[in-house]
Amino acid sequence: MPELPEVEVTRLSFAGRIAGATILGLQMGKPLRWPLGCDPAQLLGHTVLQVRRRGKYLLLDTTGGLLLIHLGMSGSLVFAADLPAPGKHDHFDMRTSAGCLRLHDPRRFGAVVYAPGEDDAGARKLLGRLGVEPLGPDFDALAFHAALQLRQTAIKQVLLAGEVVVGVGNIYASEALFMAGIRPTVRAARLSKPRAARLHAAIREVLAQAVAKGGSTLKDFSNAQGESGYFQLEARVYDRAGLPCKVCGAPIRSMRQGQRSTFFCVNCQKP
DNA sequence: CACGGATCCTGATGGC
DNA sequence: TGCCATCAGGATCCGT
Repeated sequence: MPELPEVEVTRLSFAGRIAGATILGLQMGKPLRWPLGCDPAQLLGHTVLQVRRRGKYLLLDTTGGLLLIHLGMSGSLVFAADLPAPGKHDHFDMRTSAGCLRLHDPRRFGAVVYAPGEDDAGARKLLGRLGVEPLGPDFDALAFHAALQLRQTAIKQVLLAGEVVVGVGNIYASEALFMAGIRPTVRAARLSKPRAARLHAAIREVLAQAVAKGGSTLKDFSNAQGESGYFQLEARVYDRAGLPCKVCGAPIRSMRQGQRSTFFCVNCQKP
């Protein structure tokens, strides 16, 4: 999926334009990860108030309730005045007075879920266990270290789980661990305070940089204006197996952790 | 209950 | 219009 930066860039690319718009039509395509959870007709006539983000979820606040949008692995949003008829991978279309919002998601791991409000059980089920926002004021190095002390799993898998800190996906997890000089296999609980602090800083840096650059290391990412990622953020380790480390020259290694690829430098990242 | 693995789905890629 | 195996940005659910 789009990781936090891609979701945030998507949000920024249409939040201002859709705010204040009236919902005129809502159409679902093939089933997504979860059902919408309401009759689409019940949202008609309501107004979109704002678009927020929590982790990798986008939250559309409307006068008729909340729409939670997740892009899964392959999802992207488009928001435009006019859109062609939905294609085979367009599974959510919302027509508004300001334009049409469309979710394109070939793999359909994404979702659009309705909830009356953020405190509703349905919303809490999706958002309730999420960790702290890495770019927000609550992401604190000492608290981060303390939370890691409770986890016996490899640090990379703790990052991906999103229960300590949200938004770090498979690419940025490898990148942040490289920047912090930490081997992805280290048990989270074994990280010292200084190392946890370095990782804390690396996560903020890599995510903030990606947002600032408008997007992405992702090959096929595009924001809701249809602009594609700029490839400005060159990965230091992700997808570079066998290539020389940009710092020390040693070949980057790859391994599997929890069915996901991990990339690291055996020289620069200490166990 | 914490952890590891299987699982959802489609498309791209590379080996044969 | 070749076929098959493998892999891909996520995260939930289930068994141990």
